[in-house]
Amino acid sequence: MDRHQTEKDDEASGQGRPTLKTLAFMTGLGVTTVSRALKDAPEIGAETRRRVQLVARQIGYRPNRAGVRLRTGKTNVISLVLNTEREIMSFVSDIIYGVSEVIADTPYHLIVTPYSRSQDPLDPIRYLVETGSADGVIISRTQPNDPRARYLLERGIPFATHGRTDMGLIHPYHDFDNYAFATEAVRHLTGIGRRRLALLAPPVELTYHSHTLNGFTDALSEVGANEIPFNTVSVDHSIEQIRMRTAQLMRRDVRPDGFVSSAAAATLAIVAGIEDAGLKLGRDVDVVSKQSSDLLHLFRRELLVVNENFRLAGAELARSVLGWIGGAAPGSLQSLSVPTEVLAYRRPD
Amino acid sequence: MDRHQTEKDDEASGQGRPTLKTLAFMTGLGVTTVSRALKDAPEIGAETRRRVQLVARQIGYRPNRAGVRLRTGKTNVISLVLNTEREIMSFVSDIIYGVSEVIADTPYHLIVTPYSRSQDPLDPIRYLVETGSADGVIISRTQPNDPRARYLLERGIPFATHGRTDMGLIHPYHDFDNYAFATEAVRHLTGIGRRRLALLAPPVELTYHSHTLNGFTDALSEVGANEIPFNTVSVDHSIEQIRMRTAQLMRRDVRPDGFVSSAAAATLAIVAGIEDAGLKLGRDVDVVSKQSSDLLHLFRRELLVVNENFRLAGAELARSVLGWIGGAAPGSLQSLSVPTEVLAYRRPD
DNA sequence: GTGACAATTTGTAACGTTTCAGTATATAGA
DNA sequence: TCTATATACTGAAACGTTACAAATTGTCAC
Repeated sequence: MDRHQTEKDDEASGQGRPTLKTLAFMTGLGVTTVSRALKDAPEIGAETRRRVQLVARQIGYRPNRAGVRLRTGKTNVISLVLNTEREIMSFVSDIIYGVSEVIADTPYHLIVTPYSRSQDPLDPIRYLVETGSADGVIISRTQPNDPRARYLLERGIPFATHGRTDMGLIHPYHDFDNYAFATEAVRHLTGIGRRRLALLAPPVELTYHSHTLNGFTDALSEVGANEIPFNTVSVDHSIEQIRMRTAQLMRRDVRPDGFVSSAAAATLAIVAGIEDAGLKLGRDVDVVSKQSSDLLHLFRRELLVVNENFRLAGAELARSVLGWIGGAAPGSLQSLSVPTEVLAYRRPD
Repeated sequence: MDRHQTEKDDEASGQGRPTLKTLAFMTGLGVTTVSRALKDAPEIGAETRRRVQLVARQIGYRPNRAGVRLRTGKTNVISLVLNTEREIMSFVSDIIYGVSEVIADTPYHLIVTPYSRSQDPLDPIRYLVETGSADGVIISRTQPNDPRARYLLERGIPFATHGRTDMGLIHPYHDFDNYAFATEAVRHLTGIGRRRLALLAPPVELTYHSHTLNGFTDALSEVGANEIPFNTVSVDHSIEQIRMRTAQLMRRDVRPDGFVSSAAAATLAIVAGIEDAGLKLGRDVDVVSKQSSDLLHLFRRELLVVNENFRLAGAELARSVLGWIGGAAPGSLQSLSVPTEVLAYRRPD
């Protein structure tokens, strides 16, 4: 009965990671006081607060994530949900870096939650929510009527979408202004004398399909040029498919003299198709393409490009999610990125 | 004294996520029994085991990660450590997908831990170890004498490296056989009559620099061809730099008639530089390049390519780390990926 | 019927954190 | 001097899990 209570608490100075108990032992305070002192709670004396924080910094105290998570439910995790087959390559790496940049000096970790073609896109979201694995979610490939956004809104889980929805519901998003991209592309092409334009659009199910298509057709009627239908393929199709369809199209009597392409990889295929048909880029046809890294001008100098910055998108999305978690109004966390002008090749200095 | 102990445990049937307590309540067993029944402990009766597992499946029980992690220290997390400035773009996305594929039906989550140019590469590793944030780590950009590998070995943290080290220490790795790549490339180039070859190598500090270089020079002396030094740039340099240096090189009296390039993006720059100097690919010079996605042949049909599969690398690395965590010998978790042969353009069917 | 033994099952404590409901001390008001 | 009130601090309980030590039950030999 003598040594009994004493022993168990004592060795708080042990060599393992410091915990609140360690700090309590070192400062001579109670665990509760230390906990509150570290988060600037009001009822802690100014000197005590400073003292605790000093010691904590000195010994490199870091709150145990599992402890916090178990007690509070807060995971300090943001999940990026990605389709393992269909995402644009540079999108994945750039968006991850953008997110990382923003969460770098926060306690947040980034987890990547993949889903494959065969799965319901709602599956990974359900998993995250049911297991409480993240405080916030970032989703891509957003649809006008997006079940994932609806689901997350219903459960009150903070999230942000890359691309907008169209359900009359308010949530954070970041989007590239694809309407503006398409109109600018059409204006540029007609400005250099092209009259019969084809659009390689995003997949129909995604919201930015109609944004792009509307910009394209609105600008066409504005300038009085013609659309050559090219909707048997989208940027989601394989390089080979796009190449083949392009070649078929270019062998017709009425063929486009201008293309607008929503993705860089697809543009490579379009150009290949054009050349398969024996035509020449810049002479017989011009192509305006979005790109996210600066490679298209190395590919063919005749290409016309508009840049989309995915790293920025990642940063904005992360900021939005953190903002929502922090209590900001979802409606105030929406942003739209304005396209650069259409850029022709410039010789390096 | 009558209702006192009773109340607190009772409402285990509540609507929140089911826990062991919920299962215990439903089966009429103790929490401990349920816990052990779920992990097939030997001292649980066969029928009890089945009953518990059935109920658990029915109500969709999932162990609380925070609870497990707090109690056992097991995080069920694999961390992929990436340099946010220098990684190859397709590497990031493919390796993530490769890892995801392998951990998909395990309880593991993948977290991405980034570090930037300015940081010591050891920083993120230290962070992971000190905070106990992961059960296993995957690192890239491996060096012959890699402080990260050494550090992790010292602490006994399971990890796998993309690329080998050369410290006389044993650890899991996955590597592409860059020696074989370089020798094959040289043999192919000399086979089509090229005699003066230049190598665009990986950065000197990485292990695969010397693998590549050795393969290159060994094959050169084997076939009796000459090296044109080109070591002012590496694949880590900017597109503009490589392009400029290539153009300079190609304007010299003694210029290469063949290139071996260790990365696809760099190859675009090499070709641009060749063309800047007024020379023609396939006629004046041939280029053999590694690529990780099938785009180089769209770029220039004259290019000769060797494929490196990063998705496979990700999968192998994940398998290695999980293997080590599962108790396998580190030395048994090493793999080398054999290059494809050198591939010329093939017209699509 | 008793004791020994194996086969099952169980309560308690602990991981590190935060919240709740306090206690102790000082300060002020009467 | 006493009660009220604010200030500063504190122990106990809980989140969900697993390890430990112990308890309960049944079986069998004697």
